[in-house]
Amino acid sequence: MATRRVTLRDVARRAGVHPSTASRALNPQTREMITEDIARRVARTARALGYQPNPIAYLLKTNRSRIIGVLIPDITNPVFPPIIRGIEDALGAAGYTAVLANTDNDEQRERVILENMIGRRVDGLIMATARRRDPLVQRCLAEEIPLVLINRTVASGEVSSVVNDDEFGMELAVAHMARCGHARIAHLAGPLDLSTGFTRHRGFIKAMKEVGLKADPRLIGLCSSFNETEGRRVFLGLRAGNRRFTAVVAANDLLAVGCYDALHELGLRAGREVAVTGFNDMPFVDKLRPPLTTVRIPHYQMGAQAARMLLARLRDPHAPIEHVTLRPELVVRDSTGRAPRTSSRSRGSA
Amino acid sequence: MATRRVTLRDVARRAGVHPSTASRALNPQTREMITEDIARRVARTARALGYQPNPIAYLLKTNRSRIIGVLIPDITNPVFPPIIRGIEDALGAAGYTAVLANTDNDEQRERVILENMIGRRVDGLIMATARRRDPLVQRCLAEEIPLVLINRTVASGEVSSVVNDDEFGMELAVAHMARCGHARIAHLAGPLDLSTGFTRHRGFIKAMKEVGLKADPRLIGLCSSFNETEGRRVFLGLRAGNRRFTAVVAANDLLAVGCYDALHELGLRAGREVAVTGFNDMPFVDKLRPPLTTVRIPHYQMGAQAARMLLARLRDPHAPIEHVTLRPELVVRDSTGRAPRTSSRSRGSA
DNA sequence: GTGAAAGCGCTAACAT
DNA sequence: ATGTTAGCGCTTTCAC
Repeated sequence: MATRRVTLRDVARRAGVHPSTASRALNPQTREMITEDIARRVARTARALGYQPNPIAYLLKTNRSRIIGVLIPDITNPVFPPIIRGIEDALGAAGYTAVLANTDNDEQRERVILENMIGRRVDGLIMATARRRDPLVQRCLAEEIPLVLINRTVASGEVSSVVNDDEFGMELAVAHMARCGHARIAHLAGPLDLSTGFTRHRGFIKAMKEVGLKADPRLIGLCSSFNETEGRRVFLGLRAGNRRFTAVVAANDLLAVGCYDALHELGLRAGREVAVTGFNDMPFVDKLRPPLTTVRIPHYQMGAQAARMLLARLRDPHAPIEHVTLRPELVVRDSTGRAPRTSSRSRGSA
Repeated sequence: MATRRVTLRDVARRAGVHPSTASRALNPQTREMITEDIARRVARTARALGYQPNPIAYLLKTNRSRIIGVLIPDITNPVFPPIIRGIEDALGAAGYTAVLANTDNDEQRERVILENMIGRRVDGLIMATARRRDPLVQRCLAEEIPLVLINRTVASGEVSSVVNDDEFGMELAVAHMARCGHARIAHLAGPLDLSTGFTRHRGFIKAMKEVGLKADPRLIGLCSSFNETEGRRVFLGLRAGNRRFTAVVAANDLLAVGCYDALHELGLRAGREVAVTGFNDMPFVDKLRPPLTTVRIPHYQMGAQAARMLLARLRDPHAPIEHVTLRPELVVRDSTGRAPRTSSRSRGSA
């Protein structure tokens, strides 16, 4: 460093007090203990010298880093930026800093990053990476690290979480398809080891029953990950089978974009020959042609809520486990056809 | 914590050596000093006890955190994920960790985050947030913190950087427009206080001259930030003026998307009534209708290169300042019309 | 080659 | 109300 950084001792010496007095004077928690006069003098010289407390020393001493680790499965997926923003805002308001890490959906990488964060003594973690059965969640529990899951949760429910109401979201999507006159509705399911994929799949089946349709297992395609190439591949596979369908409910927007790709290759168009819905309402899906009908999740609020829950747990380590479910809404655009026509059941066949 | 973490002392005691011996035995740098026999014994007991060195103590002692701060102006912009990926990969290979922070294009926020990172003793910084004149860059220089700028650079050139060859990229875009028969070409310029906006603007004018056209100042619209709403607003403004144009070269993809929005409102279509090019080739622009012709920047390589340069500087603080320029390529899609009429150049370099 | 001792910058008993 | 002292877990002189 250019100039050796000014330390608490420097301030104390300059102010003519003992370092611990200076420490107490500068710490809002302990300022009461100190004569107002001295406290002010210390504060002034600290400012004059440009004193910046060394968080490392603080951390080594107190074991509190004021850092929250945030594990993101795929930073390339546009749903995460708003979530992150929500987390950062809520955390920042409480004097905490979010440290982001991208696990790339790779369990090995995830493990390395987690250990790294534990090593760096994060005060807590927000994980958007959870699988339904997740050893890393166990690891955090074992270390007694405050943890909140976001977007995805674990099957056991033994840790706090804030997720979307995926079943309800599916009901919205399926009900809309039915309202548009579709009876043969396919589903592009996400990975079933993720709560999102799992719950949306279950929600799809349940919702079909509710609108009086039966979910044909041969019209359910299982995607091994939530991305466009999988969406395209599985859509094409469904299409190649014998079963006809006029609508497809995708478990997320990226899968729906994959459907667009496939349709384009086939010379077809979403919202004309085949109705398509996504899930998430991520940025840019309103810019596609046709704009995508999808289920909007309040991502920002999700992030903020998770952060607040974590902060609560930081204050009280024995705070009860909470499961918060956020209510999504349907955003109707053009990928499900212009106007719901009740009469004509199967529109287009090809 | 559940079980008190095992410390170096524990290992030393268990192995029957002094803590400093254990330290030396475990540190690859100093292992030579130690009898191979003892070194092995220490290593074995360390493993047996599940010893994990405490990076905080290491940091407090050595002032080396093995952390690199990465400042991103807007994590919502899809160009950054690939850059981040490149940075993380190159850094990870060298045992460093990237810590990301989103500044939201807000100078105040940027300053807070920078001070925070300096406080946490990052070993170096990669900034994607630089303005052409940037006090925060000065701040890093003053602290002698190793720094590499990425994507954007500073006018003075006093710090290492890796950026795209924006002038060349503009030549590609303009030359393509000219080849397609356009003569009245508009430009949506980005903020001129950013090197990207500035250089692309200059590149546009230069490129126009090179193809024998004159850049009409009234066909240059200045956007105050790189996002869709600005693109839409400024496009509409240009359109409202008297001057006609048949093509618009946008300074980045988000601005081009704004043009799409505007065209849509006017009942027009990119690639038919008005040719549009973007800049960046960010994810999803190939999914727009029509797919966007744009200038592809090797974002991943950009990130990796910046990380490597920073690592080099970490090894040798007196490494010279380097300016690396990456060569972009034109990706022709449908937003510039189906077929260039003048010549039979092949389309689609993707 | 290994042990002893100091110290990174801070906070928190404990003493006065 | 303030000063004294010890120590967080590690590395690194300096002795031997």
